[in-house]
Amino acid sequence: MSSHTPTTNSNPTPPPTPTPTPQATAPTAKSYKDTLNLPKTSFPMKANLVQNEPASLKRWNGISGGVDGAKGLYEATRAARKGAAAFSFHDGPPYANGDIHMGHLMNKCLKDFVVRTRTMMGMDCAYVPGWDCHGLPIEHKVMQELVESGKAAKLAMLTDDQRKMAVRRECQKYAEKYVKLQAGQMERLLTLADYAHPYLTMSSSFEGATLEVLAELVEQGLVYRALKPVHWSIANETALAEAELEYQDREDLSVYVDFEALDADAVYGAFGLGAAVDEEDDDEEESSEKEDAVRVPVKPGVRPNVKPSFMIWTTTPWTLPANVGVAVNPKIEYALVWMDGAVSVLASGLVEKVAKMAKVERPVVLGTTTGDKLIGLRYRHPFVEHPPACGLGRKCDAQKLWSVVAAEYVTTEDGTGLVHTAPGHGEEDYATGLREGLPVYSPVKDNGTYDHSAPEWLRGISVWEANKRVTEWLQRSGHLFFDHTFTHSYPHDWRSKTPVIFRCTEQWFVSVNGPHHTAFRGPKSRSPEKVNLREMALEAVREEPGSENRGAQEGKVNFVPEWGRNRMRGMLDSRPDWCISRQRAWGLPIPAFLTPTGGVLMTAMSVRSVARVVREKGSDAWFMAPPEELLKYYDPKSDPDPQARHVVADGAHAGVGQCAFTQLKKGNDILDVWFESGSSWNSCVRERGLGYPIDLYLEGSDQHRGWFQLSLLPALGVTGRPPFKTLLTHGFMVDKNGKKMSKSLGNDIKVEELLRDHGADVCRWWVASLSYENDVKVDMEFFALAGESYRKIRNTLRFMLSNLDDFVSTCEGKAGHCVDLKRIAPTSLDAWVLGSFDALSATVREAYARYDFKAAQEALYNFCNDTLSAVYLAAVKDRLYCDKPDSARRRQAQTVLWDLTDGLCRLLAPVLCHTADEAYRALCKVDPKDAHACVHLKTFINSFGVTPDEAWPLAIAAVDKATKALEQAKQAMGVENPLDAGVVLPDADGVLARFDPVDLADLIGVSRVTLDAKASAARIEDLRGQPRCERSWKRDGTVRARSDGGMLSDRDAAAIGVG
RNA sequence: GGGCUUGUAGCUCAGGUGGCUAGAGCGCACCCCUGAUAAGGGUGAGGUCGUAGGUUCAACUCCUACCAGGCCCA
Repeated sequence: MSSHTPTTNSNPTPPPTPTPTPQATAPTAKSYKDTLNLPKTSFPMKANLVQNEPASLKRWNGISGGVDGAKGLYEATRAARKGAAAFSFHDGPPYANGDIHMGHLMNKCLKDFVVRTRTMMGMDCAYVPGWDCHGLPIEHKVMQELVESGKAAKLAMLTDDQRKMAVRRECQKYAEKYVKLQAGQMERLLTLADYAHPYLTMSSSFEGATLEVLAELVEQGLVYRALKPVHWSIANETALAEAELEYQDREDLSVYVDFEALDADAVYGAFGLGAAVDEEDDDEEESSEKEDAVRVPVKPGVRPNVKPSFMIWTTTPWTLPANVGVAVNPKIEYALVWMDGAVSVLASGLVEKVAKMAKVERPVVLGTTTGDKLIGLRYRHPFVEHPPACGLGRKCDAQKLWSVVAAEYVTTEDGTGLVHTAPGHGEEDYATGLREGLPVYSPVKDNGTYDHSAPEWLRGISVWEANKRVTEWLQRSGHLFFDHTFTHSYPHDWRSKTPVIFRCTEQWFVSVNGPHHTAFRGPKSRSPEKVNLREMALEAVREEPGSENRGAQEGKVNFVPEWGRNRMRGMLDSRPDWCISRQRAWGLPIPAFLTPTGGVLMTAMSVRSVARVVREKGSDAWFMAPPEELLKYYDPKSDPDPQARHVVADGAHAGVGQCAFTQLKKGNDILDVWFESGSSWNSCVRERGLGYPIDLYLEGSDQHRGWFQLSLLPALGVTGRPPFKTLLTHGFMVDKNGKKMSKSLGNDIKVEELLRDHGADVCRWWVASLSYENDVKVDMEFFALAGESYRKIRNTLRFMLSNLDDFVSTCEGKAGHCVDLKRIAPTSLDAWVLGSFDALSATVREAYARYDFKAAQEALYNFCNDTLSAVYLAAVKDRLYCDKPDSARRRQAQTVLWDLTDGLCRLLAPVLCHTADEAYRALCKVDPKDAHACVHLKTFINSFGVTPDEAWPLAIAAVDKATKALEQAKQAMGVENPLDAGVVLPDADGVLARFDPVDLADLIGVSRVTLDAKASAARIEDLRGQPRCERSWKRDGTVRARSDGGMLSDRDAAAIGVG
């Protein structure tokens, strides 16, 4: 505390004159503290967000002014923007299950930034929150609860429809509960949305509109029913979408199996062995042409007297009953190998590996050939004798059954280079089967056991058990070359955590590959060319060379970040047709009817008519009403679809091959939940007349395959245009070490805890600070850091407010203290800071516009921390405290302060929505009961229109240099308090002369500044020998004894009116 | 295994088309203020730019491989 004592160090230039030092006057010094305009405000330093945010929420909910008297901030802002340019933004529905987690926190905050920034830019931004309500996760949970409570047994007594209805009622209650819970949690994050009217995929209007999307797709010929291998959950007895799978390690039996060739000569011939001289295909005959081959060990180029086999490898022995072919790559080289007495065909490159694994001492390659030479060779199935059925509505080629076929995907990475092909049990196999005319055969039932078409010893056995049985059977019959267990990554049902199988079932599909049953005519607005959904989707996602400006291309999608485009293109390229059917109760039924003769009725018109019933009564109607009731709006006579010819409304008029509605049976399939959420552009957005296409979809990057893609496909099918103009993705939450977060790993962070410890504004401030396009590291301590940076902003606002206590703004025409901004001199500090604000506003608004919230946040923080707190406010403090309260200089500074606070609150409002409003209301000195003064009803201030002097950058640079010089002088001269110093600034070109030296001194924080045209660097003067104003503590050269006995500068004497 | 993606100071991030002593904020150290005070201000120290090769007069920036993460798929 000795800053004012005379220097105690060996200062080379001690103060020359022993004028009274502060210490000397201290005992009798008058205290002028009471005469100062010290800061005063009701805006507290401590935010107490946890208590105050809910109060803000309540206040906002009380705002009136919405259309038709609707209450709440959302309604009021919508009403205020009525007629303004619209920005349409659509919420991807979270699943109505559980508490919200960190992913939701980030996602919902980012979305809220979008809503609020666009609104404050003056746009009309409707935003309807949504929830995904149907689906397996809820049904699974409900079933578990029913089993646990013992109610499940009673359900078993009911009819199918009754049982499903009972389950559906429970599911609906469950979904409702979590919609309510999550909505409350999201509101607590202070997000602005139409929470009074959310969209729920289980509401009847949404369901009806979704069926109308289906009807359109049916009309386009894009919906078909087919036998197709799908991922099948045995535990839940349902087909699963890719999104419902997760991969886990699993131990399986890996087997190498010899398929005995039907025609030995043909095989040897293919390898150039013996076929030429051995025309008669009598394989009993001793090979006489090469005598020594019989007795001596085999050698290359010589045909042994052994039946050759095709060696296949599989990790799913249970699929062998469904084997119908062996695939080879025509380009790969294959070898005929003698191994311990047996002769097998396998890829040359794998001979050594396979032999080594099976511990074959000396494999002998008898000959080699390329894959194409093997095609058409036939083999004997090791245990199936009767050809399997071909499969739903197809014709098969009997000659191809159990033969070698070509497939490009065969590699020599592992196995044998010959691939066991079962079209009923694999995607690639299925494609090969279709192409080659092989049966699509799957002898496995819903419950994972073999049906009656399987060999007797497998019937009723589960496929997992069958792995062992089949292997043993092959062992006994001599077909097994080698087997071992190994661990691999295998798809599992994400709910039951049980392994899934690939199995052929009858399912409904949306075709992405093109016309199936009827030609795809394309959307009405487009050319009648045959295009498929995949091509349309790829086209929508394709980058237009040279088109830099985003959103310029009609029907083209922008990606933020840009690499999302590649990612999505890759996914579209490889995606199979979309299986849209599920065999569950909790969902929207696929309104297909079955005729007594095994036909199906599902036409565009029939679907639309069911949709109408669903709109009226909800999808429960499907389970409760008979077919004739569901079809009451359907008239088959006016339906052009050929299917319609097989039904009549009234049985009395049924003709040949026709059945009445009453004879129809309802189908048992429900829609994939992705179809519902994927139709939300229609079922929510178009349904409510909110515009199409939608400006922005914003979700995690997993939705490139999920919601984004599954919205794109139906929208293209129905409207011919992508539903969104821009896709914005954010990354995932990982822990502080970059590892993924999950409840099971125990490294997750609870949103509830965060809100309790830090409040929503701090969380939102944190989200705004993220580079969200990549993974986001989360840790509790990050929120503490965000809290500190939040407090910095808060204190800056507080300090500004505290200097406006005696200031009355001239707003709304009332008399006040405001100075006309136009009269502010360009060289004044005030002009400089107003100019800085304009630059800030431009930066922030531009960053908001491109969703770069981090850049906006950084700019806002730096403005508060640097421009305001460290520079402007520090400089202007003296005049605010010491000038006469209503002096022109002080009032001008206050005017600027008021405007800056106003402008800053608005720019901060989209992120710090509680704090900005709190500060704004303090600024306007609003009655606490008045809910209508609200920063969120305002728009951003683009510019104050004050142009600072162009030399300001030079002045600021000079100030920075002086500050550094001052720091050095502190060491050298012993001047510790900047007010004990003066600065001589170099001003060779006279530029600084246009500025007020007091402004410059205040910027540096010293008592006075003088200019020196001849100086080359800033020079520090030690002013400790000069008198110090007892009021302002400045040594500005005008300090002298005054009539009241105090030592005061001219300014301070005038301020308190002494002579 | 494949597609997309990330790895720059203790932490969070900037660093168009290769070229000056690689920047910012936080944190840290030291100092000032005590009339923004559970505040405010100043100065400063921190980096083999994931690793290893390669291209080049020159690479954080281009290429290849590898290591460690993430999302999606097999």
